[in-house]
Amino acid sequence: MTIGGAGRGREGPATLTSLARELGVHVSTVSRALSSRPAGVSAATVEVVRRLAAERGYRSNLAARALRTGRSLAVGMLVPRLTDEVLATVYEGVDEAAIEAGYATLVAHTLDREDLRRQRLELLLARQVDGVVVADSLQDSHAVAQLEEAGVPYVLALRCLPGHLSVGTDDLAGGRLVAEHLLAQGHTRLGVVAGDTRASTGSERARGFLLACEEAGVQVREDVVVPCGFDVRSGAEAGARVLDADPELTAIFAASDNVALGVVGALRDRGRRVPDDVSLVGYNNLDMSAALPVPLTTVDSRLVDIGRAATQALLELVGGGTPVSRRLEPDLVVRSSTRPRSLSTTGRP
Amino acid sequence: MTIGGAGRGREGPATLTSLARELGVHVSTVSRALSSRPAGVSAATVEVVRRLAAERGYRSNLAARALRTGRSLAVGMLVPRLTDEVLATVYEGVDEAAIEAGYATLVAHTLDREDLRRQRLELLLARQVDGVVVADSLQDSHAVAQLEEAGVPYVLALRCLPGHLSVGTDDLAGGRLVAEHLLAQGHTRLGVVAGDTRASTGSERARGFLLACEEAGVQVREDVVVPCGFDVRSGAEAGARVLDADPELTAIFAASDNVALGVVGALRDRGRRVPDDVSLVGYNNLDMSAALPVPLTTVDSRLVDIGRAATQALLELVGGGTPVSRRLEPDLVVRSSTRPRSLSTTGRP
DNA sequence: CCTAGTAAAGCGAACGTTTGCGCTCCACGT
DNA sequence: ACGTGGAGCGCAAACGTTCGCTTTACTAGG
Repeated sequence: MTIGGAGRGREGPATLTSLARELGVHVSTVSRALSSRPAGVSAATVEVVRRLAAERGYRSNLAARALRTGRSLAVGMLVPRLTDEVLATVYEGVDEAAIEAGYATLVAHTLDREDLRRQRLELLLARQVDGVVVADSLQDSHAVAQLEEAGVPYVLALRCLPGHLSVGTDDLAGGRLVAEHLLAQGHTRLGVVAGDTRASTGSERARGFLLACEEAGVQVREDVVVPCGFDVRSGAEAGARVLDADPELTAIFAASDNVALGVVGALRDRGRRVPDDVSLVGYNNLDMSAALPVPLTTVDSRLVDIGRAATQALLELVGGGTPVSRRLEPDLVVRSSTRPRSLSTTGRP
Repeated sequence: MTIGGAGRGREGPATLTSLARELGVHVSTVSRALSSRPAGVSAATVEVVRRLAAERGYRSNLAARALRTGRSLAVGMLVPRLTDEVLATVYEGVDEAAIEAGYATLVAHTLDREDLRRQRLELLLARQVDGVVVADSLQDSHAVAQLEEAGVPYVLALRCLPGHLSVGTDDLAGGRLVAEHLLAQGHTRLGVVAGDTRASTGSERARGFLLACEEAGVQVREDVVVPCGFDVRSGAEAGARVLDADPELTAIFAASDNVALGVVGALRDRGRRVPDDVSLVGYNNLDMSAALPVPLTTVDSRLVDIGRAATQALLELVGGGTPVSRRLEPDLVVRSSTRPRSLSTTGRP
């Protein structure tokens, strides 16, 4: 019960005021001394203030700062779910960039449901996030309208919509890369499990692939281009349809690594093996893909970079700048799931 | 440029003060009327205040509230990474429970690095989170000490440590379930890819499995119990070691679905198939596992429930209660990757 | 020596909320 | 008729920061 005994170690956490009292200076001086670029305060004072702050374990009270400045130093991220490795990877980039800039990330997961999307976005706004990274579906751009109305800056990640600031990879180019790789290996009977073609990601990848095939004079039948979701199960189903439509094909492009995993199952059910009988290419280069039984050839869509770039653009916008949309270049990652046509149906090398 | 024109729709977002001004009552009255359980204010006033608040789209300023009450209405979650589906699933539960209680979740990912763990936890504390769910490794319980020192309530999720509030599943029982299942199917040559045995999760699962085997009089050689990480790659390596140690075994228990996926690869490399040649059981029941080429028999470790329960316990603690540690009961989920010994090496049913 | 100029530090208000306290007023019991 | 009590509401302080403005002190230039 020695309250206020020694005099220095009051009670509770250190605050600007407590530091000022202890040093016999005004609180505003302490505030300035502790700011990132001190102005109007001598170097000596800065030194002594910072020393004491460190000693007392001072931590700026973000709530007070937010109240005073009107900026929460937090960004929101709108996302269907984080159990999807694609989104989790983007989140990783978002959070990294946010932290580097002194921001925190608040995730709102919507499970792709419109009611939740509305509600969760509302929660973000109540926390006065300074901006929002939108990595959710854009079927109904209601969320975007809500953001516009609230006057909160936002940037689209992964998907893109004309007229909005967005960051993604060039999915058209990515689809091309895959086609060129398979064509170079001599494959001519090609199938596509196209992912969700209502999302720009899915449709662009398929389009790039088909465009490159057409240019090379290789025809791809319409019935071996099947859309689906972005999960394993729907990949398996769509893969089955593709294989049943043309049992002779020697290579398949799946618009996502998860989908590719499903296709592996469909192939297996039909007694066909990767890559011995059929070459398979995925998309996204998830961690999982390199570690699969048969390491997957895939396209690195630079998900972490997307997250980083989106957040950087967002923060530039928050700071009053005028960032521009960016389209990152994808990279082909060749692994064991693809093999030249000539080597197919032979034993292992 | 019609600033302050109409008189009602001032500028900027609605605040308690602006509502009070418009209604001609005191701001404290508005505050009380809007509180979850209004006291000291007439029902009529509550009604009229809430109506206007809704109309003006009033949102409580969380920063101001946090400053005043000293509670941020946010909980932190300490986690290695969210690209790990296990952790992402737990997070889902945490966030659900947090939102239900009016809280937000702040994720701090540590990548299993001690320096980051320290730094990210520091960031959480600077944001004055009211409590922290610790789902990170406990090798070095430095984070816990840091929390103790800061006086911030915490609860351990997934892993457990004697003397600390924790929520997890009964991994010992889970391991038993697996053993009983395989033994009931007549398997007697068993291997274990044990995951990270430095974590309670890994060691307990293996221990439960071996205990049940012992009780059934089935001996498991030491060299077919191999520890590893919790990722696909190390699962493949450890799986290879197990298989090389005893090529005759007919069933393998992998302490995680990801590890099981790695084991599938190791089996495949040796020309053995699941479940025709070898039965395989995983752990955690990830979404992925049901959708694999061969749907995986696994143990549902109720990850979402763990997240929910951990958060509920944490909030009870924050509210001054004295919650107790909980151990949830795991469930065996039988799918196609296990098959009675007698049916092995025969064709499909 | 006086004045202008500048750097350093103090002053105080403001951000939006919550909450203990005090005031007013009406209904009730004796 | 007079105190009692409680319901309803106003008052004002406080939470920890930031920042425009003012004051002080010191230096340099004429």
